[in-house]
Amino acid sequence: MTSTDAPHAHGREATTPPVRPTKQRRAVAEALASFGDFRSAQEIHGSLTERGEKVGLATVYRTLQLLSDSGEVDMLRTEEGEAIYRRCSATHHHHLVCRQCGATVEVEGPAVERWTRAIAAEHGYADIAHTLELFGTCRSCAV
Amino acid sequence: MTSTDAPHAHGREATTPPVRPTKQRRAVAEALASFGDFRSAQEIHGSLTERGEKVGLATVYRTLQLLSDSGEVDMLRTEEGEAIYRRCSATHHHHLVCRQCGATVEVEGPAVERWTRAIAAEHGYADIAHTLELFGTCRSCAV
DNA sequence: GCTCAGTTGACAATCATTCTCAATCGATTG
DNA sequence: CAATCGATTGAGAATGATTGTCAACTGAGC
Ligand SMILES: [Zn+2]
Ligand SMILES: [Zn+2]
Ligand SMILES: [Zn+2]
Ligand SMILES: [Zn+2]
Repeated sequence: MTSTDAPHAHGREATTPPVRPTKQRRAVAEALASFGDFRSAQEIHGSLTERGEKVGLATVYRTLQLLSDSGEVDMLRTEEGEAIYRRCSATHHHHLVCRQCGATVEVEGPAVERWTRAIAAEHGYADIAHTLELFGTCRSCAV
Repeated sequence: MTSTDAPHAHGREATTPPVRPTKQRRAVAEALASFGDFRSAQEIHGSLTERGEKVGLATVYRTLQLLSDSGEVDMLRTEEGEAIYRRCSATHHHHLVCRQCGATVEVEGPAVERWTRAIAAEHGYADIAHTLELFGTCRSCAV
């Protein structure tokens, strides 16, 4: 979704805290891998709890933050503003999401990416990022 | 919400609450008209309070909800998930927003709209809606 | 003026998300 | 294996936006 993130990470690179692969982090990552659609932090935490994986809610949030920052998962917001996460492919893409069942399709639009850059240039905006999501009703959820 | 709805839509009944133009609603609308960029409900409420307009925070939220539902104002969410509002033109458009100063440009992309419909059809999704926002750094905010 | 549904506002209640910080973990060295 | 020490965790408190509650208020129509 958001592309072309700020490339200039202002100074202070000396502090690069090692990210340890802990049991909890693995649990969250595996949970994400087991879903095909976007889930909220609360849902993921609930799912883990059900399976007997005891992971604190705060840890789930922290891990999702990490994964999201590193680009391993995509994060977007529901109409209500709640953050939801999904394990996605590495290439830049957008989403077509069923608002009934959540079924998600990754879509690409080279033309849209081009359009984005053109618009930005035309108005003199630099360091552009964009969000683009499609919501609809999938075939199996149609009346 | 949808309760005891008459099966036969004889005229209009349950869903036509008269919207009275009150002092408070006018105040919120005027505040929105005076801004050129997106503002949060809290900011708008603060702005009104400063000017001496005594409007309750809940009323600001309710009015923004009304205006947003009626399409008179656009609502989108910040990266942090906070809802922000802006008085926009009536035609369908998207936004190019400076992440520093909030300067907003309305942009149109017929090609993008076409692409949206094509993608939706291709995957059998109906009743499509889409969100598309561009964030960047405007010329005057550039280093 | 009188009525009554729409409206308001002070305040409580939700709810997602973040913060705090003592206890625990785990890679590493000896 | 044991000691070390910063990274990590989790229970609970705290935050902050948004919504719900409900008695008091407003105003258009009679
Ligand atoms: Zn994705
Ligand atoms: Zn569906
Ligand atoms: Zn707009
Ligand atoms: Zn700017």
